Amino acid sequence: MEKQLRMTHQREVILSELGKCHTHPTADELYERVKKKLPRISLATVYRNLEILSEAGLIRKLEVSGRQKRFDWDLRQHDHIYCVHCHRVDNIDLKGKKRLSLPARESKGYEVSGCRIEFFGLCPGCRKIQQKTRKGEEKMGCKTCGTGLSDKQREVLEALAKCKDACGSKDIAAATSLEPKQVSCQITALKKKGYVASPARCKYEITSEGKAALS
Amino acid sequence: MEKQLRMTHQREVILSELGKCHTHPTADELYERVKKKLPRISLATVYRNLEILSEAGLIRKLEVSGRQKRFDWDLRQHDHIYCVHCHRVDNIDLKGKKRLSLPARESKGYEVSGCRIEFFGLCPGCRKIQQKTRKGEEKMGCKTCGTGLSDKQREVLEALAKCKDACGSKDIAAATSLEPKQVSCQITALKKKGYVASPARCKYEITSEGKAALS
DNA sequence: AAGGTACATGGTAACTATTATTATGTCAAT
DNA sequence: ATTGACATAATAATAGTTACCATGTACCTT
Repeated sequence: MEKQLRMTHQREVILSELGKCHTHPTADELYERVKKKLPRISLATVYRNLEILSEAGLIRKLEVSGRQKRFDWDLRQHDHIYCVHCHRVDNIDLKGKKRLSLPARESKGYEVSGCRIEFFGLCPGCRKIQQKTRKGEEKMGCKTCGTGLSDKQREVLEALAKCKDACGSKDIAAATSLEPKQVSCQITALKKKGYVASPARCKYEITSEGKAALS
Repeated sequence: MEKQLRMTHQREVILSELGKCHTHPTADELYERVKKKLPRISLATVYRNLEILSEAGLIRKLEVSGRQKRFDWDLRQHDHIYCVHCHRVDNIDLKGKKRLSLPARESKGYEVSGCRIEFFGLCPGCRKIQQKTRKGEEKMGCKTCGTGLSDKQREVLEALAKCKDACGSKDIAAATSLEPKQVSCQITALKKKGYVASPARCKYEITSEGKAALS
């Protein structure tokens, strides 16, 4: 009645690609690599097998910070360090001497089965980038917001681009099909994205980032 | 040009409820609690404010294992222990004496900004449950699968419920509108959920869990 | 060897957790 | 009294992951 594990071709490729990575890849990073060898493989197959293989103890599923799960081919006990900027994960070896244990009286009634140690900081690559771009760090780090424009936002931004000087929201409302209330709502969003600046109270102008976003 | 933080009623309630919790709640656990005081509050408001409050330094956003973010009202330096079964999170105090530091030569070029220590195991509550139910542990731990039936699954299960003795997949196919291939596919899924058992090869019967799932 | 089941796959729909969008509301400062 | 900064509720959109199911393949019995 043992659960039987069949070593299929897909599984072999997934395992061997994971073995070649020293980067603790996420499921879809691995999917991209595997797809080069097996172009017809499904993303679901990669997910399914990573799960099955880790349950079988052939690989290890990492519990690390960040939204995506990561997988590790190295089964030996070791800890990790990750980059808060690009989310890359590297190995750290604490050489066993510093392994922590938790006195029973402090374990709050838990049956403790282990301990995870994780350092975090900036990886070598991201340190260089950070030094170059002192400004605009927050914008850079944002994953989805900041890029892309809705139809209304684009309309307002295009109207602003045509103005030579800074103008008020009513001027823009007149230049577009939108109502004044809608305009101010869009301007708020555009300012948040850095596409619009307000040189004076009630006056707005497009920024260079805003012009870039229009093209 | 300072960003101004307005202390609204919603914000007050979110903060005070978080203060009362000693459980490091997730956003929607907190939402459920806040909703009792402010029934019209939006889940998005809770998410937004937890984000804003943690950026302002009034609360702390935790990076812990598990898929959901958790929030902590206690700003002091402390570590955590979490339950691998129910994902509850408790505080652990290592008394500072064991704080780790990473020698520069071992940091792989990272600019290290900190370290997280996290114990894991079974919480007191889950230890008791585990002792009672030696079998079926895996089924218990599963989050979404195991509950719920698709239309086809329900049809097969109802047909099985009408049989007095264990019967083969062809008998079931005859009793339903489904083809034999479809039936065996559904039986596989139902077995995985524990709703169907196979007392003998090629013979299936509904389990008590299966009967419960039908009602 | 044949038959039949257990296990696997690909494609896609559905799900969970989170974030963005937007109309509207509220407050403070001109 | 306006105007704009900040907030909210409701909902759509998104990312990551998992479930569903038709179909394919490997492994046991007989």
